[in-house]
Amino acid sequence: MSRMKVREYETAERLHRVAIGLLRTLRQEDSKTGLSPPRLSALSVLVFGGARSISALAAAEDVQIPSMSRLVKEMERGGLIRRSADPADCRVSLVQATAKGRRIMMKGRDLRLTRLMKALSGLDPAERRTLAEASKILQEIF
Amino acid sequence: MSRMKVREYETAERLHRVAIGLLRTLRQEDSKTGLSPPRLSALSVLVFGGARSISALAAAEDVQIPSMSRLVKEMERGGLIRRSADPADCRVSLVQATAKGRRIMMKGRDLRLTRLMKALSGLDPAERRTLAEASKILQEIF
DNA sequence: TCCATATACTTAGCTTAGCGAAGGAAACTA
DNA sequence: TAGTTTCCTTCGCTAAGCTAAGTATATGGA
Repeated sequence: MSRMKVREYETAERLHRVAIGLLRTLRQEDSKTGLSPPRLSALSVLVFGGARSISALAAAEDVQIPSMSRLVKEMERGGLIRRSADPADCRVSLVQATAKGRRIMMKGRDLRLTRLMKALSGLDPAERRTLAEASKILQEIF
Repeated sequence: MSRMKVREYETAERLHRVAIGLLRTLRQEDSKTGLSPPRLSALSVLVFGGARSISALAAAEDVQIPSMSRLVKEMERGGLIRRSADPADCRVSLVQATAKGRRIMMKGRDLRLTRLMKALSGLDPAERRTLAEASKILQEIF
């Protein structure tokens, strides 16, 4: 393995490790919302990506359709989401976040981002620039 | 909110989003190991961090002790880990990965890192340097 | 020494989520 | 219009999270 490949491998390792650490830290905030991780995640798809069918939501969440069907049923019971019939195809039910669902999800998101900003608060301007650049690079890939 | 703060917030948002995307992509490789995410994660703590008690493992995994107790029991049944008595305190059972557990976990790790290297393969040298730097910065925090 | 408390873990019982298999209803298609 | 496909639901199972309660060993003070 060339010296360059070794460096690439080490960077991949570190990226992997810090991604895990970052999300583990931020996840601690989620309990304050009272919602489980799958619910928060599904809500964020609906709020930021707009209403969609159960199948589309399942695909977005990398989950099988029966799992999402049940999650939606329970989130509906909890007043977090609402379904409406697709005018073009009455087999599909379009799912959207309710005001309550949107509110809780935005609060959870804010808790996470506040925690992340706090974690980054010790960095100097050059380090911040590096992170800003890196996040833009990764944004094109993931 | 100052213009600087806005930039910081946007960077935090992007970092959050790419961390989620990165791990979602890499997680797809895990199914090839035949092990669940909690098992792979516990194994990696044991392999890279060394043998430890159930409580310590639970703390490392951000999980309550009964959850880890059961996970360890089932992983022992699967031949992934082994327990030994702590010579200084027979209430504690020290948990370590078996050769089989180590092998499967290393394979899973390699699958993830290979996938990550492939995802990064389109980057130019300057972008790679930026990611390398960024990962070192984040490493100090998470 | 011995009793009380603390610690490490297990067990039991519940909930949430993941899966695959199978089924119903609507929509296509030949 | 009959057969197939698609969208979703239901069912039954397993994995993994939690709290409460129990067991066994350690520890510390009278």
